[in-house]
Amino acid sequence: MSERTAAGTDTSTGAGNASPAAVRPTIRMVADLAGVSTATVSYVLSGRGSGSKGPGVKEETTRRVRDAAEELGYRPNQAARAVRTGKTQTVLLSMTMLQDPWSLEVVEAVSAQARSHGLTPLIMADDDWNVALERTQADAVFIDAVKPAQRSALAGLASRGLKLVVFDSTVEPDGFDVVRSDDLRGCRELVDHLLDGWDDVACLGPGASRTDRGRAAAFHSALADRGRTAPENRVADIDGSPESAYAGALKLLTPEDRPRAIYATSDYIAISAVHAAQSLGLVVGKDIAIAGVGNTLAGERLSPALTSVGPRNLLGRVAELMVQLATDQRPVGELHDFPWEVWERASTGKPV
Amino acid sequence: MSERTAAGTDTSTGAGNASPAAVRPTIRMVADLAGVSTATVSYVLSGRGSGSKGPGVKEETTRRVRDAAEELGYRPNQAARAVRTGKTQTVLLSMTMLQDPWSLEVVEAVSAQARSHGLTPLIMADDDWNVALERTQADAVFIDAVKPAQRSALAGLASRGLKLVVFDSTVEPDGFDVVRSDDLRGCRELVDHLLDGWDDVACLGPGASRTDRGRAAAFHSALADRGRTAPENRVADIDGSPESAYAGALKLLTPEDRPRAIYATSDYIAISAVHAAQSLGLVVGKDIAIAGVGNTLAGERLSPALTSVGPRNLLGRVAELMVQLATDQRPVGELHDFPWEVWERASTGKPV
DNA sequence: TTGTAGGCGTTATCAA
DNA sequence: TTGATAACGCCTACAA
Repeated sequence: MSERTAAGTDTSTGAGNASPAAVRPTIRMVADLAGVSTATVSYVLSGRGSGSKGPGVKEETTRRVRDAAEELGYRPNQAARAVRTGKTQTVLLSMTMLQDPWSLEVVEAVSAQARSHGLTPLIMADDDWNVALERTQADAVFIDAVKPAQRSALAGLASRGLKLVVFDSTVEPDGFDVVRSDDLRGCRELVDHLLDGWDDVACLGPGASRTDRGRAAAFHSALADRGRTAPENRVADIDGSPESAYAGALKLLTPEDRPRAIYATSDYIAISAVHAAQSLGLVVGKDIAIAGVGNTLAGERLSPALTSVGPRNLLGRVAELMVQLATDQRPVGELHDFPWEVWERASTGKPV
Repeated sequence: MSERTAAGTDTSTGAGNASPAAVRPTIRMVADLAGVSTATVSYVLSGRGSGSKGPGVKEETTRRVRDAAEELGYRPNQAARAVRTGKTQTVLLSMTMLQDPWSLEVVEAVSAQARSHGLTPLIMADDDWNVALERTQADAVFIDAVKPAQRSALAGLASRGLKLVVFDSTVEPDGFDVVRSDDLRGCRELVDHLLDGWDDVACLGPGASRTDRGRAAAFHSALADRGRTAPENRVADIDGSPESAYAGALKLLTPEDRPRAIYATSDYIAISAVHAAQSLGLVVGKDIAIAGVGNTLAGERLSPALTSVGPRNLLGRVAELMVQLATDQRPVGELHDFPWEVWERASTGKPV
C-alpha cells in the first residue's frame, strides 16, 4: 500500500494475480459497471429502491446493480456513510469489569437484540472511559458504572449528541438515560423471607466489591431487627472468586450442625454453593435451601433453579432501550427504575 | 433532534439553557470564531502546526485556535476523518469466548499497548464474525479462533484492505497475518519433566474444550512411552469451570496416598488446584508440585508462582504486532511462530 | 505563515 | 424511474 514495491519497476504485474490489489471498489465503480448513476446504486444497495419508501427502481436495473456490486465485491464504506447520515449502525458497551459474569450477560443480551436490528455491538473494556468516549460515534452507549470523578463528564458527552445509558444509582438523568435498580430493599426482602421459613440461615459472602458488602449488611440488619446476631460459623467471607465461594460453602456445610439455609450475596456465589452442597451429597431444596441475589439467567437455568431476588428481565429491557435510542425511536434523558422482586424457585424447596 | 418539540412553537428557548443544543461544532465554526481558515485549525488541532513536519503555525494563532476549540467544546468527527485518511485510530479484537480468562489477558495486553499509541481498542464478542467484520473499518483486527466454515472468508476480508491477525494453527497466511503457537510439543516436554522429577504424577483436566483434551493426551502418551498407564485415581476430568477444577483437585488430594505432582491442562485449572491444596493445609512446591499450561500472567503472579509451559511473552508481542500493523509500520501477510518453553517456578519446588 | 479549493465515498434533494 | 449535483466534516496540495 503505502510501501513501495521492493526494488521493482513494474508494480502492476504479479503473474495475473486474481486479487484486485487493495483498491476498494467504490459506489461509483459499481455505477459505471452497471451503467447507471451512483444515486441508483445507493438506492438499490441500501434497500431503499423497493418498498413504499423510496423511488422504486426498475426490476431489471436492480438486478444489474446487484450483479455489478457482487462482481466487484463492493462493500459500502461505513465511515463515508456515517459522515452523511450521522449514524454508525453501532452500539457500544462500556464495561469496567469484563471478568464479572454479569457483564457478560449484559453483553449477551444487548448484542443479541442489537444484531437483530442490524446494529453491530462493540465492547470497550476500560474503567477510564472518558477519553475513549470522546471519540466514539456509536449510535448508543451503555455505561455500566461511573466513578465519582467521571460523574461530571456525562452531561458533556450527552450534549455532544451521544446517546448514553448509564447504569448507576448515584446519578440523575441529564441529557442521558439512567437505569436504576436498587438492590438493597430487595435483598432485605429476600433475607426476611428466608428468616421466616428457616430458623438457621447462614450468609455466604460478601466478596470484595462494595455492592456485595451492602448485600451482606442487609443480612445482618434483618437479623438485628429480630433481636438476633449471626454466630461466627454462620458467616463465610470470600474473595469473590468462584473457587473461594466454593470453599466457603464447603466450610459452612461440612460440619454436622450445618445451617438450614444459605443466603449468598450474588447468584454466582450461590451457584458455587449449590455445586459445593451437591458434592457433599446434599439435596439442594430439601436438605439445604440456597438463595442468591441478582436474578441472573445463569441462576434461572441452574438445576435446581435458583431462588433469587432481582428485577424482572432487566437485561432484556436495557437491550430494548439501547436499540430504541440508537434508532431514534425514543427521546433521551429518561430515568428507568427497575424494582426488585423475590423469585422463589426450586433451590429453596418450592418446585419450579 | 429529528423529533419535533412537543406541541411547542418556540423550539429555541428553554430558560436560557447553557447547553448549546445538540449541534456539534465543526472545524469551520472553530475557524470562524478564531478568525482563521479551516486549514489552520486542522493544522493546529492535529498537532501538525508545530514540529518539523507541517507548516509551522504562529504561536499566537495557535493559541487563538485552541481557545476557540475549547470554548465551543469542539471534538473532531472521527467518521469524517476516517473518510479522508482511511484510518479510524481503532483496533478490533474479535473474541469468541470472552468468559475465558485467556481472552481477557489478550484484551488487557493489546488494549494497553494500543492505548499508549493513541489507538482505541474495541472488542467484538461473537463467534460468528463474518458479517460484522465486513463492515468494520478498524485499522487492525485480531481474530482469536476460526471455525472451519469461516476459513475461506479470511482472504476476502484481507483483500478488502483489512489488516487481520489470526490466532489459529490450522491456517496459513494469505494477505493476513497468522500467529501460531503449538502447545502440544510443549505440553509433552512439561509432562516429561514432571515424570523425571516425581514418580507419582496426576492429571487434572481436561475441561470441555478440544484444546484441553489434546493437552491431556500429551500426559497419557508420555506415560505410555515409559510403559506406564495412569491409574484411575490419578486422573480427574472436570468441566472447565473453576469450581469443578477446585473440586477435582480436592478429590485428587484428599486421600492419604495422594500424588506427588499434578499436571493441570491449563494455568487456570492449576490455579484452582493450588487453592484447593492450600485449603487442605498442603504447602505447594513442597508437599505437592503443581504445574499448568499456558504461561499466563495470572499464573506468574500466583503465590507460589506457577510452573508452566508456554511461549515467551506471546501477548506482548501480539499487541506490538497489532499496533505496528495498524500504523503501517509493518507489511501484512506474515507468519509468526511462538515456540513454547517450560517455565519452572516455585509451585514445583524451584524457588523464583 | 496562512488561505483556497478539491476531494474522500456516501446519501438526499431535485429536476428530468 | 433515473440522473445531476450538493452536501456531510475533514485533510492537504498548492498558491498566496
